[in-house]
This record gives sequence, C-alpha cells and structure tokens, in this order.
Amino acid sequence: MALFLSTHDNKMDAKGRVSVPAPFRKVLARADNGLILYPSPDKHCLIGCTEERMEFIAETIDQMDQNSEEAAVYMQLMASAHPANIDSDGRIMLSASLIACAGLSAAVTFTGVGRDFQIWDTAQYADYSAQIKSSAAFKQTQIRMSKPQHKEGS
Amino acid sequence: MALFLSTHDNKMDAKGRVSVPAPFRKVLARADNGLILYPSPDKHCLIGCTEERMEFIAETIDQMDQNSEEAAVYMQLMASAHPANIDSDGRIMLSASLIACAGLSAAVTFTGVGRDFQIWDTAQYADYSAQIKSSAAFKQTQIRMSKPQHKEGS
DNA sequence: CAATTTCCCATGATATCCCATAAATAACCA
DNA sequence: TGGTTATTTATGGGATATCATGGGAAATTG
Repeated sequence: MALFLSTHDNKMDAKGRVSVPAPFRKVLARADNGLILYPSPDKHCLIGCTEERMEFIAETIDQMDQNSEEAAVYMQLMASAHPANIDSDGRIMLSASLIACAGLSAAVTFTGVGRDFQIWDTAQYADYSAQIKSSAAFKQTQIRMSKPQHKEGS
Repeated sequence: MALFLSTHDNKMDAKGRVSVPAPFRKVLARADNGLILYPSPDKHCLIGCTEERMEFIAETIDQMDQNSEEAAVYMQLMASAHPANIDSDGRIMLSASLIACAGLSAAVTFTGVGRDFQIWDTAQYADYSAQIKSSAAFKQTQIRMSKPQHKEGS
C-alpha cells in the first residue's frame, strides 16, 4: 500500500512527541523514509508527505515562470517545510511553530488523504470532517467512486 | 471478470472479527489482495472494495487544485477508508468506528454487488432488500437486465 | 552550564497468529 | 445410487507480537 489512508487519533506528550501511526510509517519506509511537514496553506492543519513528493513540487516550480506569483506561492511552501526525523519508537517531534500553525493541543488526529496525510487538532478535525461529510458535493463524489470512468495503464 | 456475487450471513465475535465469505476471498486474491472498507454515504452499511480503487482516487486528487473544495471531498473519502488485512483464517477486524458507522451487531450480512460488496447488520439488510425488491423501479430494471445495451471488452 | 533533544526501557492495550472444533460442502467408492 | 470419507469453511479460545505512550538517562546544542 503506497497510500496514506484512514484516520488515527494519537496523543502529543509534554515534550511535543507524537507517534506516527504504524501504517503511515510503513508507507514512508517504502519510499525513502524522509518525512516532510509543512503548514497547509488553506486548512488549519499540517501536511505530511514524503521527500519524494517535495522533489515533485520542486520540479513543478522549475517549469513555471520564476517571477510569477504562482511560483512564489510554491516557493513559500518549500520555505515553510520542516524535515521530521522518526525516532526509534516511531515518534516525531513537533516544533513550537508547527504546533502554533495548526493550533494543536495534546489530542492530535492523523488523517490519510492518499499521497499525503494531514495532522489536525482532534476537536477541530471533528468539526471540519463533519462539515465536508454533510455537503452535497461529498455525497455526489461517493457515487462517482463506485463507477470509475476510465483507468490508465503504464 | 471477477465479481462479488451472492449474499452470506456471518457472525462477528467479541473481538470484532468476521470471516470474509470464501467466494469473496477468491475474488480479492485475484486482484492484489488489498481490501479497503469505508462507510457508505447514503446507505447504513460498509462498502468493501479493492485497493486499486483508492489508487484511482489518489490520481484524481493529484490532478486537482489541492486547496479546492472538490479535492477536500475526495480527501475525506480517503480519510474514512480503512485497509483491512485478511488474516490466516480468512477473517478481518472491524474497528469500533466502522461498527458504529454501519450500526452492526453480531449478525452481519455480506452482499456482493458486482465490483464491490457491502457489509450490513443482518436485520437491517432484510428490511432494506425487501424494500428494494418491492419497489416499482426494481421490477422495471429486471426487464432491462435481460437486454444489456452495450458492453466493453479488453 | 542550562535547556533541549535523542535514545532506551517499561507497560498496558490492542491486534495478530496458531490451534481446535464443528458444520457444510465436495469427493469418492463400492 | 447410497453411504462414507476428505476438504473447505466458519467460529471460538488462548498465546504471541505489535503499538502507543510515559518516564528517565545520555547526548547534543547554544
């Protein structure tokens, strides 16, 4: 499984340590174990992804007009990214600035969204996900899922 | 083409373990054995599908603006998906959250619906299927079923 | 030297594996 | 054909491994 899936509630201790959910660690191990964290531009959470994925964003910037506002946005994203070391117990340290960006408390929620995962304050995530699930767009999308229109082979 | 067909009543034990019906296991083995469960949006049941479908959704997300509401909806889908490992006895574990989503009791019904299968509380499924079978739409569809308009081959 | 971070170990909770039993299905043979 | 033996399957119980998390010692940093 190369995808981050499902939702996990973990606790951050007094030192700022949090366990990365074991299934997520296995996905990371399949890449090169390099985990990157950065604040989401639009949501009140952090985004975690592989180093590999950051490389992909760098390539995207390369193909843009370097002076464009769009490129500046992507560059800002790189600038706010923090490499995170997973320790021998499967935990990472969240810096004070990252905790502040996402408004995290001791209860944090890891939520897999495919190629990336998000780190939320548990209470805030409950509100956010309830809002999405109750939207009309969500119900329509579910229906589409059950009838994929086409697939690509390599 | 391997399809999930027929209906099977199984029992969930105190640990939340349930046997996946043997015919369904054979269908999964033909794919890559990756089973994903997620709550149905419109019905009071769980949906089981192959990992392949999650890959399809991940690709869909990649092609979107990551900050759009549309992407958020698909991401919510991934977040509610639970990878289910089939153990050496052919069983899966249903987490407390999945059990709650579908209102499952000890008696659960697996019902194959083609490319997916559904997991229902047995009593609730009896009501649901009786309701569908007695609907006018069902009887009309029966007629059309015998003359499919077109099909795709590989 | 003080503050922080990394590493190591302990522990309770949970999930995974292994075996036993029993029912249902399929296979077999006279 | 009828009756018997093998397999597969569903399910229960118990042992083992994994995981999240807390505390503390060693190492690092400024």
